[in-house]
Amino acid sequence: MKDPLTSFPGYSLRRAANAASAELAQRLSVVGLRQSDASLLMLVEANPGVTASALGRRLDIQRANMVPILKRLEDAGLITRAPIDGKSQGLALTEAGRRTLTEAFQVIEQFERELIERIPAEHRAHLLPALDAIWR
Amino acid sequence: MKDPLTSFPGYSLRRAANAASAELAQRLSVVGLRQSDASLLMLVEANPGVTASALGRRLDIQRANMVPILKRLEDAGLITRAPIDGKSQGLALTEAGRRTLTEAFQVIEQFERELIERIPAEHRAHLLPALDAIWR
DNA sequence: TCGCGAAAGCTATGCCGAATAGCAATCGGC
DNA sequence: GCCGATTGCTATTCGGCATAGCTTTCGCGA
Repeated sequence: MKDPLTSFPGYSLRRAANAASAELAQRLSVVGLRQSDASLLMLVEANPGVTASALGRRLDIQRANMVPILKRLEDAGLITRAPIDGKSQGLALTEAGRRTLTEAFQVIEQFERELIERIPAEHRAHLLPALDAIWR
Repeated sequence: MKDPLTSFPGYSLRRAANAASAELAQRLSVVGLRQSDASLLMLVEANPGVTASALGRRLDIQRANMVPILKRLEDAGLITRAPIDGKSQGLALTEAGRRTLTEAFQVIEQFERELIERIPAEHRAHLLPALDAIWR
């Protein structure tokens, strides 16, 4: 079957991201996290006391869409919210949050390793800079 | 703000795909198509008489999810379905479908050109093979 | 200092892609 | 000729993402 799509980088980009995303989502589900959860936990760990909207800006997640994510993480006992002033609140990991993040981190690093290994050696080093040039 | 995410190719892959996808979707909307519509039209043009399930297999779209896409394209007068036998039907572009696809093709090619141009020259040639290695 | 625009957090809602489960009709190889 | 595989479909759900609008609070400039 003829397939004119395969010559479009944009199409391959979408397909590759979907494939990788599905794979990672499945692996992360065994520690009870979604991808957005994991990325958010990482940023909170690296920046204790950060606010929800600062996180949203960095991750390009709208404030409105942060709400259910944070609620889920708080309900799961992984993060705490402490008022900074009347309108902002600082986020931090709980002990359970740190433990869960450690597990998630191992899953993710393993995943990333395998992802890289699938790429022929001569192309490997170019992937990250090329991708970053697209969205940054 | 510290950001441990930026060193993960998987994360950049997701972000780059999202950014590109949003951009293309917006451009395609001016010709009244979604990305899935456009990719499907291209495959139908290259393979007249192809069946819905064969298309789905190639595009990794489940049979169930093909239904609304095909219905939309048929309602818009872009494709026709002709029974092959009692259970299969062959798809083909209408005249309007060919015209619309031509417009879409120009949009897509322009988009792909700009996408490539954003990547530093020394990385360009490596992107497509690297991406293909991930999902194929 | 006080007034007002900006920012923070939130609700409600909808769209799109994708997945699952299940069904009826048909095809095709043994 | 029979039975498993295939096709097309309905119905439903979920996750990611977007928009519109609300209330409260902050903080800067007149």
